[in-house]
Amino acid sequence: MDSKFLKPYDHKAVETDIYKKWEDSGYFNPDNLPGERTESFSIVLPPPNVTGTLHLGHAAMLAVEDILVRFARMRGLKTLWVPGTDHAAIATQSKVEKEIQKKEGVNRHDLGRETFLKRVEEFAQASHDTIVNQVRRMGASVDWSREAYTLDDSRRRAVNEAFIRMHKAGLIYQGERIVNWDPKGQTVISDDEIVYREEKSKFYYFTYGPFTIGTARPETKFGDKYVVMHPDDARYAQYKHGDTLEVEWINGPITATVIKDAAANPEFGTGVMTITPWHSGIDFEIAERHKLNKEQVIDKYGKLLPIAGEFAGLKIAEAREKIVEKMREKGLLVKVDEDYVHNVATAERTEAVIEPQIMKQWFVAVNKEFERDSKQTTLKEIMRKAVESKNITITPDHFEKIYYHWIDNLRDWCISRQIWFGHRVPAWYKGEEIRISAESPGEGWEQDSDTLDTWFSSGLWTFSTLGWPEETADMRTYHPTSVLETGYDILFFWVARMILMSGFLLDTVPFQRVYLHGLVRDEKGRKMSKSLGNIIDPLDMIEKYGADAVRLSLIVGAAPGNDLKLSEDRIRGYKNFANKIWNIARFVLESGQAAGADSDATLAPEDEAIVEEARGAAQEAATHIDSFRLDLAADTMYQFIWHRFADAILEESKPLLKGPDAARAKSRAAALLQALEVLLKGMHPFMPFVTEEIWSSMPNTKDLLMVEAWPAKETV
RNA sequence: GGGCGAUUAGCUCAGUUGGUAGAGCAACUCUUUUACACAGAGAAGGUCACAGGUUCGAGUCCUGUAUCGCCCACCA
Repeated sequence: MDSKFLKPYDHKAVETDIYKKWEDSGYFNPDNLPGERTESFSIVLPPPNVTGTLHLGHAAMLAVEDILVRFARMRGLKTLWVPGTDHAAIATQSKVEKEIQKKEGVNRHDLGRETFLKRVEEFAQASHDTIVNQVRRMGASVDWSREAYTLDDSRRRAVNEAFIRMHKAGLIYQGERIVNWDPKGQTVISDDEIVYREEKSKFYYFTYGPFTIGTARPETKFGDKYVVMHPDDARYAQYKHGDTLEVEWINGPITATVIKDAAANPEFGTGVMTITPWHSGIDFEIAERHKLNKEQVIDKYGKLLPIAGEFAGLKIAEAREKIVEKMREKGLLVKVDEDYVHNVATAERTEAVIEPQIMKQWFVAVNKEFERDSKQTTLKEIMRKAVESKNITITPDHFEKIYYHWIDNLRDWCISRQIWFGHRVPAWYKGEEIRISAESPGEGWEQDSDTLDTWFSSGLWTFSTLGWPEETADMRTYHPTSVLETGYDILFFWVARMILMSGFLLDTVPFQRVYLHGLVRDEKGRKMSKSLGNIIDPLDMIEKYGADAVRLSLIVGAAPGNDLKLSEDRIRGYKNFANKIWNIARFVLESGQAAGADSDATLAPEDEAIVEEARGAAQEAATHIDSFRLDLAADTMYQFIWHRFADAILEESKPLLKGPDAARAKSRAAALLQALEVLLKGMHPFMPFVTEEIWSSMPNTKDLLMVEAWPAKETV
């Protein structure tokens, strides 16, 4: 027996070497896997953002996926796990810009597009290297030879091709529509990048001709020349749709037009409102329905335009009270409600208050009909049907309802951003002419300065990583992928977009199964965040307790879709378990040696029963993995190894092994060796390092444990 | 406002088609006996949030209530 077993298990001494052995073996690449493998199993790694380091959520994701991948590999499938990173356009750009601003006091415009982008890329590269190291430390068996980046050349081809095809089909269009403008980031953002913040502010009531109207934003009201009420509101029955009346307003008299629209809520305030189509989504829709004029009041820096008269040039915050004061002087202020609580839309990255604006942007039309298999359909319908038809199963299933709910409320997706870091929109301009093309159409053509929403490129991830638009062997073998595993928090951002992209471009689903894991929280159930100071760094935990322990602590007790409360105590518990397995191996190896037992010896029936029982545990674990209950699978193995195999079977075996009957002892010792082999295999996906390390000291092992066959029961 | 979850031992959670409640941590007692004290043996701990209902029987199914959490919408 190897003398290493005389000391407690030391993860630090083995983990790095083991990972190197795996990597050197080439088995992470399915092309090198031993044996005949026909059926394939593939996963793409949700690419971590190159904005810094990995957190425990990433660690949980890596643990789950590695379990699925190692299990599939051991079951003899052609198994591919593609790694990669995401350039995360706006997140990375704003992070770098903040850093430069803080350290050097300059912004991106001071540096210029080219220099600034270089700086972002340097940061992204450093971040990438950190991430890759962390992925290795977790033991993730990804195929590094296929590593991808959402902003590399290969992915750029895919992005351009996707854009061009969708544009050709009329599903990408340039339009003047109301969008979410971030005045601080100076870019448009999508609905999903908005965070609502509850705020208490003042709510003002003004006299508007014969009406009283309410608003929290007097600074937008200059151009309000439409007064809207519900068609069935009896109080205003005397006013007909289209009636005009002269009203005294902020900067003098204006002509107001009566509009009857069901969007006006009779219950709210006085039931009458004036509208500002340029700076409100709802108002924009009302204006569209009735073909009303729209006027811009606030510019993209948050300053009032000349329409505001004497207030022109003022910032929103300065203007508001001054306007109210003027209205008070004119006797048009009815009252002020001081405790108006409402939700304010802010930008996720910059925290600036969003100013809706009408702007020319690029959109993906989700409701537009197009022909597919000689039938009319829409992108929305494709997204819905992918799940309805069961071509995609979402686990846990209640997320399917949430998914449908989101799809039904989906509006056109604004994909252009006024930021620099990202894929340039493949549109070219020359005077009034516009062309869509990856390359410049020639002399005098200028490319659109906007970049694409980061989710446009990550939406292609399952197939852009496999070589699309080229018809590669990887595409044929590994797409659609088997499982997409990710946190439920990006179901809409990402999962839905992949279904859309794959559905349109390949006429297929991007994956057969979506497995959503929960969020990792601290022991009190709070989100981990810098401000709370409760962040647990996975690398620290790996240093202290080993990757195996960290992995198990993130798996056991985490039912699909449920948040996991993690404490260091739990991790320590699983480190103890790694040591337990270590000592089990020591005992079994020692006993085997003492009895002169061979692991492939023929066994007495009652000894064979022990091996069979171990196979039974592995089989039970397999059943749980098949139904994506990794928590139960890991627990099954844990319980069996510790409380059945160690506590009962080994204890019962002691007298036999030391007994007078040498043949009996030999058979039992051989059985324990065989059972241990089975248990190492069964535990390998969950705790790959310690099991592989022990495996290397087992008699009669030929190859790495990671490519051994999953133990099957002999009697069914 | 609309939707979705959760509520089981001190803590974190299992509990599969209804059949007298389980695990891991923590705490308690004993044990350093050659696999392991990163351990073993043992004991303790629960009106399964509450109220009804279905049933021979409910933690499990139905209805309602309460508390907590999340998602969507954003009412000028």
